[in-house]
Amino acid sequence: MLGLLLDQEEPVTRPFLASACGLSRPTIFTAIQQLEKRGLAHAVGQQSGAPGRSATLYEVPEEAGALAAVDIGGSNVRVVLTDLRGTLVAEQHQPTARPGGPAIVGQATELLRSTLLASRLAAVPLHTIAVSVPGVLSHDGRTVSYASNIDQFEPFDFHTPFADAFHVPVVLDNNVNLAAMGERWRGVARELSTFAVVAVGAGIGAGIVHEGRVMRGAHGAAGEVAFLPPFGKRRKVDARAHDEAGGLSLLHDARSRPGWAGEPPTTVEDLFRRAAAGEKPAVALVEEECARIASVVASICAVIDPEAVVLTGGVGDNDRLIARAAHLAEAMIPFPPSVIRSGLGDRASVIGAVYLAAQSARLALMEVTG
Amino acid sequence: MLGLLLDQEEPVTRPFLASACGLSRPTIFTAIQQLEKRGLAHAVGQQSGAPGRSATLYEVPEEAGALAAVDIGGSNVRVVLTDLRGTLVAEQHQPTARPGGPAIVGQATELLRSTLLASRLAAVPLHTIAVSVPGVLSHDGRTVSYASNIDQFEPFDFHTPFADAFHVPVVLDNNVNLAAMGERWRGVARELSTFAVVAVGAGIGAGIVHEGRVMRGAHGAAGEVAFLPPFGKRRKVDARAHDEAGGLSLLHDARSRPGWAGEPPTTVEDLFRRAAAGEKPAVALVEEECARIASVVASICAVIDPEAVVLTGGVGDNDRLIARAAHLAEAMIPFPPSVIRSGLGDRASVIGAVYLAAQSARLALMEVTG
DNA sequence: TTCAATAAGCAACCTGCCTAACAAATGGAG
DNA sequence: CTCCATTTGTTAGGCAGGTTGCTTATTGAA
Repeated sequence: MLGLLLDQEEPVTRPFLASACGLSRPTIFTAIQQLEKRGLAHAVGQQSGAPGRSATLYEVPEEAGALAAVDIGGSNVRVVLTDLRGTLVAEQHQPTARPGGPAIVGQATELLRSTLLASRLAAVPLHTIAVSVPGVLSHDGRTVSYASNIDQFEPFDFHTPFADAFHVPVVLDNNVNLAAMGERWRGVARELSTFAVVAVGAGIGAGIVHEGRVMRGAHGAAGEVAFLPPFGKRRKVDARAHDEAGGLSLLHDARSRPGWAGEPPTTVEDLFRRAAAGEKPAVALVEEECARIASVVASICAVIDPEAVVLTGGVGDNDRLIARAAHLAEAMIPFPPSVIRSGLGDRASVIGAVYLAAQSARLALMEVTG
Repeated sequence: MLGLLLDQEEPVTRPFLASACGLSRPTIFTAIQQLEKRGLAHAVGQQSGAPGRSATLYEVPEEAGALAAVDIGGSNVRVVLTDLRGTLVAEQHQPTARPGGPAIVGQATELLRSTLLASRLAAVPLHTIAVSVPGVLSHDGRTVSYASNIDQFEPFDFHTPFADAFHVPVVLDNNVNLAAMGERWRGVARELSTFAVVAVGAGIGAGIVHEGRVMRGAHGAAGEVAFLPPFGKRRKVDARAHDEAGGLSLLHDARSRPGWAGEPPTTVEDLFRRAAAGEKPAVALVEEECARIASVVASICAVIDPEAVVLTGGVGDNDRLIARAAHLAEAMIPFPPSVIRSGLGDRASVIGAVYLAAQSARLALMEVTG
């Protein structure tokens, strides 16, 4: 019941809740009483218009609690604050500090603290912090390995610093997984239960959702599509593991090719611009990248047959690339996969972290209330 | 509670059931009363040995009901009869009749009827028939498409004939999916929650289980690994769709190669025998097949990172091939996938069908009892 | 033979939900 | 403006499914 109330963007009436969760009005009556007593529900007006007595509207008050989401990405650290329902209250981001985990976590806790203090949630109890991390999570959900794109090459505990700084429950997940959950919650995957988010940025990785649940895999390596056979030989999960189909190797390849009009491109934006302008090496390079991405998409489709594949990331966000990769993938798979562009862009992971925080806080609240 | 009782291979006591399902003894007491009244439980003795009063042992009596499982495969039609707990009572198989769905379904219903009549379950109510079918199931779970390896090229309703012949609930599923569930229930995947079964027979296909649930995919095409990019160009899902890495194309390739000592092999067994004997073209062909299978395994690992990949089927069952493919796959993926041989062999699909029948019957019984 | 330990069966009670009934608002028909 | 159909808010009582606590019946071992 509380769960349903937390899901509502607008205030709702008791009769609505009754029919929505299949309970009788008296049951909802007492449930709302309990929630009001705990400060988790709040009458905010009357609904009129229809014949009959007008119903009281209820919502979860902002003072009931705050949620924090932190995304530690390769290029930006993002913080989002919301109320318990996940409604955005404040958002901040900064370029990621270097090098390594300790510096970045310091930056992130600072940014979170300042955002919190400057917001109207400063005095409200913070229920949960969800952190989106760039690497593979250990089994206890605290330590992150292979976070090479923030220059953290050893396993690093991202949990303790946040827990120590704020003394609230902290939950972590991988940022591709969270991007997938973000797209499902507030993005283009809203109606989907089985889909993949393929992020092509510095490297390439996928977050896979099956029947609403993130696939993690036996080694936490589900979605590590950088290891698909078409990309060739054995590789260790190391600093350069993800690069073959990612932006870094794309630019590296660019430098080693002849025929540029002037300097080779140094950013993917530049590369795409020059490809659009028809510059030969750029066109060829982009076409090869499209083929690689199409191959990843086709492989995912052949194995799990998702309802859609969402492309995102610094490279994957490009509309022409998406269209071309989708076209090439269609030629490989008899049932045409639906390839779509991210709806949340580089905010997908924070939004997913908000969702994770909301889920986690909800579970904690459920232990007390219905 | 009933579910738990059905899962037990040996008779169990009420205190055991109480602690196993987290209920109090009085609750179990009344539940067992209900079940006894309906003929679904049965005292079969006393448990002694420990100090204290000896507990009564209960089990589901054989007369409570029968389950039937039918596997319609490319080479054999198999029938298994069990009691409600899934304990095997009778098993029969025959080479598959040709051509096409109607003939085979006639054969299967006949075989089921004769097996039933000859068994000691003849007078017991049949609760459910589960049918393992060689093709893609339609959304309503009745019609099967792409059943090319039984020479049924049009969609064909496998449900109605069984329902009409026996007047009991009939449930269908794809035979690779059921092989996966069979391996999980009674085979080598007993401890696993996320794994893939790769069947290499005439063609190649995979059944994928994620957290205990079969992945089906948006088009029912999850596990259609014949479409993985390394196998090349676009192909329609048609009569020859699955062949490139399967036994049929293997033998086809054999005929088109030079260097055989005498006739080229006409069966995969012969091919493997001659490869083991060191005959050059056979060795080369088997090595190529191992590489293809390794590539499939590696692709599955890169996308879903299963706890294990189970190999089965006329080609996939070969121990040397499994060892070699596992070795090649390990060279492609940084976290070594566990590649194992099927524990149930060509019976996996029927066993999986028994499991499906048991699940389905259980659901129906649950509607009546706890 | 006695006793500690355990199972079996019974009674009373608790919780979460329901239905039934009634009181309180409300918009619209007259 | 009044009345009424309609819908919400609230209370009371009941039922189902579980609980705990007690008594009685068996059992193995001291």
